[in-house]
Amino acid sequence: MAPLDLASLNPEQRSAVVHRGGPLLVLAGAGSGKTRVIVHRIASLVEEGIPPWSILAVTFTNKAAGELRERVGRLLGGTGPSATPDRSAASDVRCSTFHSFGASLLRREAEAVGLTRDFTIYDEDDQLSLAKRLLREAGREADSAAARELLSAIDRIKNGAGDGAEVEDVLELCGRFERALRAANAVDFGDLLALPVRLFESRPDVLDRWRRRFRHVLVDEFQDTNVVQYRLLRLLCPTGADLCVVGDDDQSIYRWRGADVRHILGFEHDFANAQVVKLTQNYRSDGNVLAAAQAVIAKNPHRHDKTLWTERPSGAPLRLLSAQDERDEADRIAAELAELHSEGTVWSEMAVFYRINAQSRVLEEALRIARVPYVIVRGRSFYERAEIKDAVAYLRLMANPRSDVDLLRAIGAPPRGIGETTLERLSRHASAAGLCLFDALAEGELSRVEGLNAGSRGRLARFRDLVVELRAAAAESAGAAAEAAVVTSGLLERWASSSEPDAAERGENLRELVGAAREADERWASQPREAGEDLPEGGPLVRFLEEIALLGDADGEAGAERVSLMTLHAAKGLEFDAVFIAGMEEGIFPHSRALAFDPSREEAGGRGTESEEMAEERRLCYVGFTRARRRLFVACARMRALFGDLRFNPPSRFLGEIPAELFDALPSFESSPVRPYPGAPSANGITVDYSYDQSWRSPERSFPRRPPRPSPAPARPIGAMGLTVRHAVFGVGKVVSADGEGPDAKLTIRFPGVGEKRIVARFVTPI
DNA sequence: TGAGCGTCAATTAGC
DNA sequence: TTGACGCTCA
Repeated sequence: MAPLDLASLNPEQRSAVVHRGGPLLVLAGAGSGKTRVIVHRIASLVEEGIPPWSILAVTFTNKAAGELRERVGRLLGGTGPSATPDRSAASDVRCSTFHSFGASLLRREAEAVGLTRDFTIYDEDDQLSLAKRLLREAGREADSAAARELLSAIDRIKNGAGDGAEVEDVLELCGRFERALRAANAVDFGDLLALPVRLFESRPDVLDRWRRRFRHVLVDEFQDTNVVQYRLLRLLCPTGADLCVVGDDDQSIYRWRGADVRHILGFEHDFANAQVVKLTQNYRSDGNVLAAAQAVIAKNPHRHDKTLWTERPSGAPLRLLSAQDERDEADRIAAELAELHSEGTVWSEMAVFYRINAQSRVLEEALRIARVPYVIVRGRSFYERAEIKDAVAYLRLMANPRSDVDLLRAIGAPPRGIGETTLERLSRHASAAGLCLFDALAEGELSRVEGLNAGSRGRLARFRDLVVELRAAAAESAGAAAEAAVVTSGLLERWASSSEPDAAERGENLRELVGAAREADERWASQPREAGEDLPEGGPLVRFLEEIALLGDADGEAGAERVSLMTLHAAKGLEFDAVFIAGMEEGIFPHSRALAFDPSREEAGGRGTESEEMAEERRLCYVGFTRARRRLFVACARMRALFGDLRFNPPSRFLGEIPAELFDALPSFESSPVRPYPGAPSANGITVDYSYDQSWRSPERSFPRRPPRPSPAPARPIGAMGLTVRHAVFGVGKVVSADGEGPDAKLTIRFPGVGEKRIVARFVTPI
C-alpha cells in the first residue's frame, strides 16, 4: 500500500484521522469531508498494523455502507498487511448498517436467543398482519389502527423509548407478539438491535467475544442514533477508547423515529476524556448558498457551536420563485430547470425537494408537460409490490416453514379455494396442539382438524405438498428457489392468464425477482469470502432473503440523466449543482405540526422560543440548502390546493431569515404574491406571519377546487318495464318486472341466451 | 372469493 | 384529492 497521503487533508481532518487512544467526536458540518475522514482514519489504522477485521464501521443506510466499503477499498488498494492474493485488507474491514450488523450477529448467536440460523426478518407488513391476528385472537378490535398502535408500543419498548407507563394489557400483547415471533423463528427490525443488546447484557461471555473481535468502532451519522443503537455502542465500547463517532447535530432530522440528538450533544459528558474535532470548512457549496443555510440554522438553540466557512466564491445569488398557486410554482420550477439545462447543467445535477410526498404530483405533471425527464427518488418500491411480496412469502416459507405469516400469505396467492373459515379451523387446531401452521398441515394432523370437510382437507394437503416440493428446490440456489416460488406456486400463471390491466407488468416483476436471485448467486460465486464473514450463513436462499430484507431498492435511484424529485428527508447525504425547494410556506415547510404548539405565538409578533419540532424543521431546511453546490431556488405559492382544499399560506419563516443580499431580486411586494403579512419584519422584507396557524382555518375558508357539478338530470326510473339495461356479467337484457323502486329495487331481467335473472337495480345500468 | 363502494384520514422513512 | 381499508353482495 502506498503510504497514506495525509497532506491532502486539512488540519482539522488530519487531527481526526490521527487521533488515537480515546473517545473521539468529529463534528462534521455539511460538505466538510466527513466520509473522507472516516475512510482515511480506517486506512491509517490499517497502515499502523491494526488487523482490518477488527475494525467496524457502522452507518444507517446500505448506500452509505456501500460507499464506505468502496472508498476504503479504493484507498487501501487491495493490499495491506494482512493481504493475500485473494483477500484484500479492505474487504476485511466490516462496513455495515446497524441492522445488518445486528442480523449477522444474531445469525452467529442464534441459539443463544432462541432462534435457528434460518430465521426470517419480518417487515412492517408482516408485523402488521401478525399484530392483527394476535388482536383478533385476544378478542380485541383488530383493525389496522389498533394494530398500528400496538406496533408502535412494541417499537417504543424495543427501542428503549418506552416511558415505563405502558398499560398492563399492552405489555401483555407485546409479550404475545414476541412469543409469536419466536415461535415463527422470526424477528422484526427492532429485534435486530434489541436482541443483541439483550444478549450482551445477559451474557458477559458473548459480549466479551464481540468486544475482542471489534477493537475499533467508527459510527457515521451519529446524530441519528436511537437509544438502542447507542446502548449497543456503549456495550461494545464501554470506555469509548477506540470509538470514533462522526456526525452533525445540525443535520439531525429523525427525532420522530427515535433518534436522540442528546447522544451527540452529550457525548463529551458520557465519555470521559472525549476529544472533539470540528470540521468547519465546507468544500461543497458556493458562498451564497452556505450563507443562506447558515442564517437559517443559526436561529436554532442548543447547538454545538460551529460556523462553516468556504474558500469558494460567493457564486450565483439565490432565486425566490413566488408563485400564485402550486401549479404556477411547478411550472416555474420546470421552466428554470429547462433553462439551466439549456445553459449546460445536466439533468442529473438538478433536484427538486419537497416537504411531503403529496406535493410531488403537481411537480410531476408540470415536468412531464415541460418534457423535463425526472425520477422520483424513494427508498424501496420493488419489494413492496404485492406480487413480489407473494413470491417472497413463498421463498421465506421455503427457508423457514414455521413462519405462519408467510404461510397465510402464500396459501391465498394464487387463490386456491382455501377461505377464512378453513384457515380459522386450521389455526385453532394448530394453537391447541402447539404447532405452527405448516406442521398442522401434516397428514396425521389434518385429519384431526375439527369441522374440516373433505374438499378443504384435500386443498390443504395439496398446498402442503406444494411447500414440500418447493423446499426441495430451495437448497440448490437462490435462482432455483425463486424460479420454483414463482412458477411452481402458480403465481406467474395467475398473472399470465389474467386480463387485468397491470397483469403483464406484474408478471414481468416476478421474472425480475428470479433474475435478481440468479444475479445474487453469481455475485456470491464470483466473490468468495471468509466463511460467513460479511454474508449471512444458512445457504443461498437465506442469504438472498436477508439481502432482500435489509437492502433497499436499487431502482428509482438518482443518477440517470434525469432530474431527481424527492422529499427533503430523502435528500440527506446527496448533493446537486442546482437545488429547488418547493412549498416554502408556513404550514408546509415548516410543517403545520411544528406550528401547532409553538409558544412563540403568544408573544406578539415575536418568534420567541420555538418548539423542538420547529428546530427539527429548521435543521431539515439546513439539510436541504446545503445539498446545493451552486444554485439554490426557493419557491412558495400564495395559495395552494392540498388534500382537497385550498389554503393561503404565508411565506415560510425560513425565507424571512435569509439575508436580502443573497437573493438576486426580491419581488416587489405590492404586485407580488409574497405580500407582507402582519407580523415580525424580517431581514429581507419577506414578512412572515408567525401567528399563522392552519387550525384557524374555518370550513368557510376552504372550498372545493372545482366548482360543484351541475346536479344530474332526473334519472328515468330504472324499474320501468321494458327498459334495456346492461349487467356486468350477463350482458344486455330487458326488464320484465320490478319489485320496489330506486337503486335497491329487485328487477327481473331477461337476458337473451341466459334467461331471467333477479338482480338488484344498482347492479345494472340503463342503456 | 373478489369486485365495488363508502368512509376516513392525511408528514417525514430507514433497516 | 388520493389511497387504504372494511363491508356487502353476487
